[in-house]
Amino acid sequence: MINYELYKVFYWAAKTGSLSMAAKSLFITQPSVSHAIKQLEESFGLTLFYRNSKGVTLTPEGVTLYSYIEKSQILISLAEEKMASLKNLDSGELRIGGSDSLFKHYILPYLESYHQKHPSIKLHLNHGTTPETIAFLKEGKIDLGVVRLPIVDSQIEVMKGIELQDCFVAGPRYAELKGKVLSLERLLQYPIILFSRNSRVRMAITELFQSYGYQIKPEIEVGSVDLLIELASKGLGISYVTKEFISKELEEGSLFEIQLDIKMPPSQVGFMIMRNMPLSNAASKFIELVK
Amino acid sequence: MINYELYKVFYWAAKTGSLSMAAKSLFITQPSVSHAIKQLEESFGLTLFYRNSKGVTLTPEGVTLYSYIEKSQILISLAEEKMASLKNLDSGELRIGGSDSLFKHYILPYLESYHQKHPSIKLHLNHGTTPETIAFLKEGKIDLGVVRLPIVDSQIEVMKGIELQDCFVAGPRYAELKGKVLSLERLLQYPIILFSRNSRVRMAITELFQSYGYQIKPEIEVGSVDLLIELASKGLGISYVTKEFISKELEEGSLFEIQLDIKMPPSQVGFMIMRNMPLSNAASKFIELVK
DNA sequence: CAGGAGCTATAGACCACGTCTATGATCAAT
DNA sequence: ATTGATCATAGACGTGGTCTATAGCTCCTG
Repeated sequence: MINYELYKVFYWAAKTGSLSMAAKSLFITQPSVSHAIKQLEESFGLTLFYRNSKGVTLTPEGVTLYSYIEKSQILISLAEEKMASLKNLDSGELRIGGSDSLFKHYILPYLESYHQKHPSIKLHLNHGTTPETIAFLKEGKIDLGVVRLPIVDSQIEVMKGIELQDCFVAGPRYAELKGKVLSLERLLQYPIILFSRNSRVRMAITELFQSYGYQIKPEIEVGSVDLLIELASKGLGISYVTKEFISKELEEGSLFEIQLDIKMPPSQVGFMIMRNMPLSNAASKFIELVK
Repeated sequence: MINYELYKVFYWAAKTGSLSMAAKSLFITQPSVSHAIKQLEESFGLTLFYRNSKGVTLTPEGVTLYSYIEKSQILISLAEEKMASLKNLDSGELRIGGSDSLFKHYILPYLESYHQKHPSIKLHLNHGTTPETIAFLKEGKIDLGVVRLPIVDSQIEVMKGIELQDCFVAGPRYAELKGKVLSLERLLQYPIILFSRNSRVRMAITELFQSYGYQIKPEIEVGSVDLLIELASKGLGISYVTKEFISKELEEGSLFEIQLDIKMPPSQVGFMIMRNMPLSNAASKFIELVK
């Protein structure tokens, strides 16, 4: 089997028309080039170059070989350039999975500064539920996921992010509740608006109420955090939302938090990556940024 | 600079999805493959494969690299196949320069058996005068030339072929000359048909006559040997032709040789190739055949 | 025409590096 | 648990690629 290094030497010898020039380009000596070409010629049993005192020119057989090798070498050069650009993030892509609300309220600022630093990296945000995001991660369709913890999966490695505090909020329509401390029983007398059934937040609040012996059944069920906020502020009920996501509404008074007589456990947000799988360069730089 | 051998290893590892399989394909051991891949990854600063207990799969960066390297390696394989076919004459071409009459009467039988042995070799016959043929040879447009000797050119190497005997012939119209021995003076009283002015044969006969103090001026001048024969047998004059080329006509009596009182010098035919220039495989095999 | 400046080829020495063997670590399947 | 895959690692070995030195050649030039 022919050593492919020889083709590199052949390429430069043919391209420059001189073994000496090829040697300089390749940072080796002229006898090495001479030797390499000889090896190629011997392994083919064909003469590839005419030698004269001015340099070398290709024989017809050499021309034929060159027509293939030139393309091959150019492809390799392109590959090396591409690898370099992937390395220094002049190209590549970053694929993140998770919920739209976490994208919007948690990682958006990181995405912005990441994009500013590496404008050529294509960003893919892959919206989905936590199980879907885990599945995408395992299938290699995303580099990392942003979800609510805990995640228990031996194949997945989790890095903790911020803590979020969920709470019940209402709009001016229920102003009478402002400042009061409600029991769960009392709360359940009001129309409740919850996020859709398959979300982690929904499951968590359902379990919490069950642990106190209550069952929480929403009047309204929606699939978007924005809608939760919108409906609560319009007075259609009491929404269960993440406090950090409604800081604007709390400030301008279009929503207020309803105090309960129990402590709402905080929920931890985290990043998921595959355990024992190398991260893409783009993804590991993003995680560095977040840390 | 990256050793291109590593791309060969990468190609097989990616193609087979297993370092062990790649090792088998490359007739090396698995640790060597492992080492090679590691080198590639380190020189790019990127991870190219996910490793697991079933084998390896490409990372996104690895997929990108593979998209280039695969094409590159396929081109090299094609090149190697092509070189092999050039070597064993399953492809290639043989370009011969010279005169049509030598093609037809001298090398045709060699060409036939050569073509039978190597049917895939494309044959190019490049008709031209001797100086043209020499020029083609120097320009690399033909591999070898078939011409009348002598050729004096330091760049050209000559191999002697057969000797030919030129002579004057006439058809039945001049039957009275059959068996007689003519002087040059007597011959010149008849209409002479000669080959065109720029041919070697023409120059030779002109010089010969001059050396005896005569000037030979043809009534008819043609550019084809066939026409020389045709016109002589139809009785339009006395043609100067190569005896070996008209054996059929001499036998069937449509032409007869005119005896002269001087000895016509034989003319030597030979092959020309460039000195100190390697022959193409196709050409050297042809010369072997002729010898 | 001698001398110089290119070029490539050859010879022989040397040592880096690619390959090997042996073994470890991990995982999956039996 | 055991077996049999996989890839990774360590360290030894030896080949082969690279080097220096030099020869041979052609072309150019004063």
